[in-house]
Amino acid sequence: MFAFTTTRTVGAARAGSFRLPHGEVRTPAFMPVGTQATVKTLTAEEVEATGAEIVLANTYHLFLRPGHEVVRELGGLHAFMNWRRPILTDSGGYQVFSLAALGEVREDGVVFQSHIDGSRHLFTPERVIEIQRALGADVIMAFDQLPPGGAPREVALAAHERTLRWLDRCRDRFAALAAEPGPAQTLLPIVQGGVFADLRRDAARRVLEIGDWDAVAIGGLSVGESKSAMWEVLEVLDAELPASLPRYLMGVGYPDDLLEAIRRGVDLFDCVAPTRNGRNGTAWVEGEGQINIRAGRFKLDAGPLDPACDCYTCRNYTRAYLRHLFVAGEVLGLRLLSLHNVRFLVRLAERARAAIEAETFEGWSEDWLARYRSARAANEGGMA
RNA sequence: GGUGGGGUACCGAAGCGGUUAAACGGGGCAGACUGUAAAUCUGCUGGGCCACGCCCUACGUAGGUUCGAAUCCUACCCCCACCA
Repeated sequence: MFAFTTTRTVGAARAGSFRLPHGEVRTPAFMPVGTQATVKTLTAEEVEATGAEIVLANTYHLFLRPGHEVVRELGGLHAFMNWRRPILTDSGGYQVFSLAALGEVREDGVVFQSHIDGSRHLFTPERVIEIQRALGADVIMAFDQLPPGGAPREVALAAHERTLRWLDRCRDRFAALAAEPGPAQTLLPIVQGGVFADLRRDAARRVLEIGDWDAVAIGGLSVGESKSAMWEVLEVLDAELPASLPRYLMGVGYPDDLLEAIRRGVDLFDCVAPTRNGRNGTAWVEGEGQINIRAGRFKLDAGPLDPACDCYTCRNYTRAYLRHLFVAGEVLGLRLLSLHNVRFLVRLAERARAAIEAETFEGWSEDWLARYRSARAANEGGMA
């Protein structure tokens, strides 16, 4: 039902597409994150205008507020948030990790306290599938346990093994619910294993034994480990995972990370950076790396944020104005930078796709990365 | 003209004999953020230096008291309020 088609590959990099109930997603693709059923500060129309073909929402947050049954009653996430294209819901595994102080991980699941009102709840693999069923996204995620970036082998191993046991239970619950009336969905497994090549290999093999998946997610990266460790894991998995399945690298990333991962066979990404960093005043600019729009040097800059960008912000506003909005604390600034950053990543993925199809990806991505990094280095040097 | 209050770093504002290059806030300058408890958080903000220590210059101006003053005294110059 969600068959992945690759039209071209260059090295490990692939250009392709897959079809979901709410539309087609061309890859490589970047998914903006809309944790609470909203890509922060942006309307659905604005997100669509960035070219994003799929967005992410979060099980943990929507379970707590407004409640998954509320969303179900209102017709599911698509109707609720006025987004007509595909949606993926994350399972809450990341929240268990980032809100660890409020929770206790057990074999049957995770007992946690709401960050909103302190109320106690239990997430089991089955429960998380049920909640995601109610939310009604096209793609739902297995409930996993991700170890911290610097986790020693035994911690990574334990999380990896538990994630597999939970995957088994997620699959069974999903199969049972899929037999009942409801939205067409697909469940994705998550490969854990920390920075340990053998664990990642083992995770990949066993995940593929557990089910017949439409895609595979790679979790537990970009959580504090080194870049080189992340790239090595991707290379290990590129060799291990079948080419026929899209690979979703969860939580990544920054522009350079995106290209590095595409070069290693990743097809799908999500990251809060474009919206969070945008709200905090930083923007990615072609040829200049990352800039802070509040910087005094933009006070009289009448040029666009990114002359190479085609987004609404860059077509209509000056850097001087954007800087003013941030310095003055005006909400429009948050929106305009978020919009630009999302477009920047979506467009970067689009350009990668075009380069793969033109079979120029290798050189193009090397040049792009070299320019991005030298610009970043120049920024850092010039700032001091 | 009289009475009272006040003049502190870019701005506002504490301090009211030593531990004060001077709290705190703002402003300014930079940085961080990777499956979002984040429109958040963190630094720096008198100058100089063969700087983890030393030297200059600083609390309206000029003198004075004191071992030591932004802090006490005197004069002067400004500002504010009220009364004439």
